[in-house]
Amino acid sequence: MGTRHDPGRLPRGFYERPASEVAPELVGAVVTADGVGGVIVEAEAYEQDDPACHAFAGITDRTSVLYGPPGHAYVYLCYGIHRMLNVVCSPAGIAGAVLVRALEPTVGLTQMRARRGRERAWDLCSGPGKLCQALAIELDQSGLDLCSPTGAVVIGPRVRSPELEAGPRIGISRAVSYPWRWCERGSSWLSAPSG
DNA sequence: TTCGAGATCGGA
DNA sequence: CCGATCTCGAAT
Repeated sequence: MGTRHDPGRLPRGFYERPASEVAPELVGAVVTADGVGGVIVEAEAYEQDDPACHAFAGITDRTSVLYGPPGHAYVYLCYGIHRMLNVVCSPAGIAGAVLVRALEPTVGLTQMRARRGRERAWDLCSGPGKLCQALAIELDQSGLDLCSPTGAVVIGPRVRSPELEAGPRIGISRAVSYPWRWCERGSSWLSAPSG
């Protein structure tokens, strides 16, 4: 069941631009973790000189990966409970990342339902915490290379180039007006309606 | 259908 | 203290 995807073929330089530029291009790309995953339909950019970005306060143990090579994962714990998956973008030395906020689930739905404890497909990956639980993405995977086809978590190429819609980022209290949330227009898999 | 609180913990 | 969240129960 489900579509087969072809992981790990993005050129290495793909992410070596500011996160705010790369974020829209990640919508339509595939994320898989051990054969479970889907298509990114919602993503948000965070940059070094961005008050909402974890790197805004400077380098710490946790945020050092944001300054590292692009194409790697930044995973952190939110509200003491939820894990958040980011793709480090922007050249090494400059902090930047794209938060993966929602997937259209395409492969491994049975596994997702078991991990999430939910039946309805929309409940599986319609939020940054939900999708990490569905894909079993863990904190110790922060720093992981997402471009290696044999990695535990892999970003694959775009399987479609959807019409995009930008809007304000969700759940933050600073830099609220930056229109750095990108969604696939009309998708029914978003964490919240866009527009 | 909307609202509010609780869970839970590492970072600054 | 507070957060790039989610869930459940209560009120509307």
